[in-house]
Amino acid sequence: MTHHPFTRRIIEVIRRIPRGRVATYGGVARLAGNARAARQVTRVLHTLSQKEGLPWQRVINREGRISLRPGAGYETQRRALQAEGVHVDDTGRVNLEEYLWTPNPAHFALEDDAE
DNA sequence: AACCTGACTTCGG
DNA sequence: TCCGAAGCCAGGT
Repeated sequence: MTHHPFTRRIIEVIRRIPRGRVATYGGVARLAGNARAARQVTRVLHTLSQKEGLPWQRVINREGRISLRPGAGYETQRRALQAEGVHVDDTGRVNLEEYLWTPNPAHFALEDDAE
């Protein structure tokens, strides 16, 4: 499906988050080219996770916590993360110092429509 | 065809 | 450090 360029970049960044690691909404937005577009990441995850088969569980908020609320996806996301080795504590928090994915930004800046 | 919303962050005072 | 306002924009109503 033909998405706008920025939407496509967001999708690509999300697809590159390694298994067992996490990224923040803002971080994905920054790598996609616009640090202030965190809400667009939210939008993409909400509307395209299923269609694009995205590893949506790897995106959490800036505080290292799962944003989804209990009964509305929180449990599913927590299980999915733990299943790939990411420890999530009782309050839905992940230690970013340990699990945050930190790729070289320059790598993404050069690609417009990688795969 | 406006208007509202959202799994958020950053900015400026 | 804290808080409201701004930024972002495709989808659903």
